[in-house]
Amino acid sequence: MVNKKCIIRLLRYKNALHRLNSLGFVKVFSDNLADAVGVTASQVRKDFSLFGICGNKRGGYQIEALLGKLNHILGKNEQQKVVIVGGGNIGAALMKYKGFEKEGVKIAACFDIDPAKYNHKEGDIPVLPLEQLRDFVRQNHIKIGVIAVPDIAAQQVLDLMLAAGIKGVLNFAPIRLRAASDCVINNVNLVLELETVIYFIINGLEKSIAEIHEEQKS
Amino acid sequence: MVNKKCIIRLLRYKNALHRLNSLGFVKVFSDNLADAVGVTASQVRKDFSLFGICGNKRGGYQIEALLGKLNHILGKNEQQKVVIVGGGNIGAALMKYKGFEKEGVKIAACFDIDPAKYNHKEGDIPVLPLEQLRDFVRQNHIKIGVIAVPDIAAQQVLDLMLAAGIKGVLNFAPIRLRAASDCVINNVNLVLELETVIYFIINGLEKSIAEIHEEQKS
DNA sequence: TTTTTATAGTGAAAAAAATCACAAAATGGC
DNA sequence: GCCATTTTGTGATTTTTTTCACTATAAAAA
Repeated sequence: MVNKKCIIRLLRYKNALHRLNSLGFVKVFSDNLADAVGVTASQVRKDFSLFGICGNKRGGYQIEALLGKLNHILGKNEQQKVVIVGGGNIGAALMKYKGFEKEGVKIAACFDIDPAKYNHKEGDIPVLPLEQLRDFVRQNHIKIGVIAVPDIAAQQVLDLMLAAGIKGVLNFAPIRLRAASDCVINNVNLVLELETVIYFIINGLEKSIAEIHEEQKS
Repeated sequence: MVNKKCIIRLLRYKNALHRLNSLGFVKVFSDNLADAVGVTASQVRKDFSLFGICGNKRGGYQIEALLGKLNHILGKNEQQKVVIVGGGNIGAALMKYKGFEKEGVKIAACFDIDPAKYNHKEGDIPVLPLEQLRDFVRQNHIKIGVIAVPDIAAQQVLDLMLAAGIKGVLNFAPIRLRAASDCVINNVNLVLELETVIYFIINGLEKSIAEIHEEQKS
């Protein structure tokens, strides 16, 4: 019923509200949020209406209350733990990237088959042998995984993840994964994203590059 | 008129065709491609029809001819050069990633403000001072740039890029960039992509996670 | 207190995207 | 060479998403 595009907008509203909040603002109007996120004010109100979020006629929305509701809907009230499989370029970049922690997403561990990548340094995110994935995921009740391995290994890694109990996957491998239907797979294909830009540059971009986002549930 | 979702499908058809081609196949039917990419056969035919691509009734499509047409439409016949600004986590990962070259995208150089990152090693992608961006982009007629800097610097980097003549940008900074309307900006927000998965896991994913892709032209 | 005004909430309308369904054409078998 | 079959190409239809437009309401002003 609610689709991914809508959730992404909600997440953006949340981010915009955070900024406004830390700037000391107390209330917003739908058109402020619309500007901040790049959509129409109607869209903002429709999205909120879909989730039963109400503001005050003429008074806008109280930022704190609104943040609370969005955080609740988006599951941002408790920290989410994720694991990464693949300690290569992308996996390593994700581990070093500070943006996840800021949003309450904790990278609990990374798994690889290459012993040279193993790491137990205090303070760092541990990089462990792939064989330990299953136990780690079960012991820590992890439901989300990131696939950052070469495409050739991706399906196999997904199968391991699902067997371990993971239910949602962010997949960076440029390949179509097959999985049971009670599992969510969100694909991010970096090359494709860049190629899309190239297309619009080559073929007169005077047209709007309309909406973007690809996904796949499974 | 044609939107990003459609272009992404075209790029996927192209990839699937490459695989089929290297497996020795000579022709495909719309439903083969549909399966490979995860859409319906009608969608495939509609997409092709939109670009004037014809097959043979009852005979399907000749893979080589089809690849040729898609490559032409997608600008894959000549190698595309891009620059990256930001040699941090994401920038470094992109430079090391082999996937771009495989698709005919050449990362010509990376720019940073941190002298510790500068690199002129033979064979590596050069990492140069940001001041050289303008001249480099002009001399090499580069039209595409990747923003891989912290969000605080992203708008400034975009302005530099546009001033240098760049027309299309892949932006990894989690911030809404403002730009003239003759420029294409494609945003990739890694945290958001992961948070989307988290939402669907938390809130009973029994529903399909519909289509995904966000974009913004500017 | 009454009036004015700004803004939320939402059903209706429009636009966009995907799917359907079927005619037209090409192939292979007989 | 004709018929049966398969698959394309596309107009029509359906579904989904977005925008419009108007009512209700709360706040401020008079």
